[in-house]
Amino acid sequence: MSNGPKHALYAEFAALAKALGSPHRLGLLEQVAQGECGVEALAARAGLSVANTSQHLQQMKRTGLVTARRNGKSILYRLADDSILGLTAALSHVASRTMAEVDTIRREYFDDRDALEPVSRDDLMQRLRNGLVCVIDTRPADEFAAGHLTGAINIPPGEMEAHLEDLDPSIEIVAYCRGAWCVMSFEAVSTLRAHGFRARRLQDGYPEWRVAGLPTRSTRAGQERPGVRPSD
Amino acid sequence: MSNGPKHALYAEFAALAKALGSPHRLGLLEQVAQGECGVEALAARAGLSVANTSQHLQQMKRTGLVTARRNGKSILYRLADDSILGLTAALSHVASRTMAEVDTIRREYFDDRDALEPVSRDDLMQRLRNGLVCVIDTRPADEFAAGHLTGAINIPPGEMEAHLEDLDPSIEIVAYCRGAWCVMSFEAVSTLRAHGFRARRLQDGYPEWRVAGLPTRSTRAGQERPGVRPSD
DNA sequence: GTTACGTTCAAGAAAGTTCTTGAATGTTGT
DNA sequence: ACAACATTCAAGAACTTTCTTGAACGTAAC
Repeated sequence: MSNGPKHALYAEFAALAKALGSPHRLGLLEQVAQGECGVEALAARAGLSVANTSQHLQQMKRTGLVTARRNGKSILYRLADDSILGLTAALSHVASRTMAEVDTIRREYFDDRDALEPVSRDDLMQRLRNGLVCVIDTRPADEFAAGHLTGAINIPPGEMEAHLEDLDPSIEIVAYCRGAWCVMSFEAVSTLRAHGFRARRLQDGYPEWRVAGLPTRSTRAGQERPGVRPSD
Repeated sequence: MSNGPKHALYAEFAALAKALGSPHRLGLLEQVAQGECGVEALAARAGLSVANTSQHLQQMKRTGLVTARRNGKSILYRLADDSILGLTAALSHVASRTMAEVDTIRREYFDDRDALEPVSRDDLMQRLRNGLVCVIDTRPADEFAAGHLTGAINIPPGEMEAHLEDLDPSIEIVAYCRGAWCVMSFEAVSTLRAHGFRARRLQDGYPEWRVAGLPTRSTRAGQERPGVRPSD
């Protein structure tokens, strides 16, 4: 009746789940998934104190969700493994199916704003090859600079109105942001439709596109990711 | 700059992750995934007190991981949704990739005992149609009774030696149990190979087989699942 | 060297989690 | 009604988590 390795394994799995068991850490993880980032910037984006952010990041590092490397004075954190996106996706999928509140929020907030099906990654890839589409990255400029879909233009939240005249109303627009639960691309699509554009959201966000191996670019030479030649 | 629904959603996701963040709850969840089961039986299987088990189950019920229904004097708990198996699978997948201890345990304990690839579900399904295989369910008798692969025979832990002469050495044996981290099928395969049988493990366990929609049976008429006609 | 900067550490208060114990609840069978 | 049973509730002790504060650490620039 050997005790077996199950107890040890389940203790590890539980530690991993526990690391995901805080809204602040989930938010930080979403930010880290956008690309390598320092503690201060993450703290600002998540609305937490720097010391608190540091502690959360270190717990996630201990648990294997993120890794850290030093770059000059700052420490850059990044997602430890692409499979973690699959885990958070599974988490939100189960939550949508079994938690009534989640389904309510999703319907009230998301479905009302975007009744149309999101564009799949493969679909967008096809259209990009044919040049039939305009892709907008609705994230803040620094996240765009750290990495974005090849060919996307950056229109951060609140700046859409100012850029409307730059857009061609004859071709369809696809907007994307951080991921499935990020509202920025929803608001962009909403604004665009109100002005008569044909606009839809991309399924998921930048991290999933990158993990799928589809083409990306980054600005700001060498600073964010040494070894990756920037262009665009 | 609307606050957005993200905070509310992430609070829910975190509550779900937190519910998975205890080794005992993960163990209970594995048991519940085998089929509907009462509190006392779950407590015994997990090695916990009844009151403590009840509290863990109620937290998982509040979080939407399990559901409960009354059946006479006892309350039967069951998995709330099949997608939860995908979530726990993602959890263990990430843990295997990012946590050194998990990989170590996996290699030392599992790979050493079973160097062969496990049999896939589709593969086993094929062979079952052709009658080329003997399927052994290595779980305790009550879990077997609550549901098992159609055509499987039950040889609980510790009883393998007594049943060796009932087995035909000319056909290959496939053993399965509760899931990927359950040692019972490993030990069965180990014992069988030591006696010259050709034996392999089924990929995953009974819950995944059931969720995949492949054929199952249950014994004990009506008691476990009303509406499902028992046979075998 | 000294200074500025980004991050981490250490200590402590407040809140939450986990498990135990014994009493309370609801259901079944006599 | 009553007793037997399965489960839940309530209270409390031990422990863990979370966040804040101010000091400490390592690196880069002057």
